[in-house]
Amino acid sequence: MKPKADLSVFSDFEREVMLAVSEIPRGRVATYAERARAIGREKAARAVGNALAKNPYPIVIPCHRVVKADLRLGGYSLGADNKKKLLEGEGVRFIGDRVRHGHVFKFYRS
DNA sequence: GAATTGACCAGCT
DNA sequence: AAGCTGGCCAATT
Repeated sequence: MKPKADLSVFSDFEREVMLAVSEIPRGRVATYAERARAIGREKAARAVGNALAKNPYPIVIPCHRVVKADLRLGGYSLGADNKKKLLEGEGVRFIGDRVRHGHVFKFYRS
């Protein structure tokens, strides 16, 4: 079975980030800070963003589903406009430049 | 090994 | 409400 993505190029931290991000279901979004908590790195929100900035598989690993704590978009390697379209394409709605709260995902690993 | 860099954040004003 | 500030953290230089 061929893996969906070759994770060997990542550091341990980066790999954790990619995996945590892969858990966000279609049509929902999580924040950088919340994903940081999800991997046990409460204060590493910024580092999470940096890791995602290097994501070589922007669709396979759905980093477009990660937004800022205030629910504004945040960055995207392929352009913030594109990020918004991808999200709208999966049903995520916006109120002004913010994602509707109903779409925020929370998940804590046991 | 220090300094720099960034897709961040909370708390202030 | 919008902008600053200082803090944080991992990768890179």
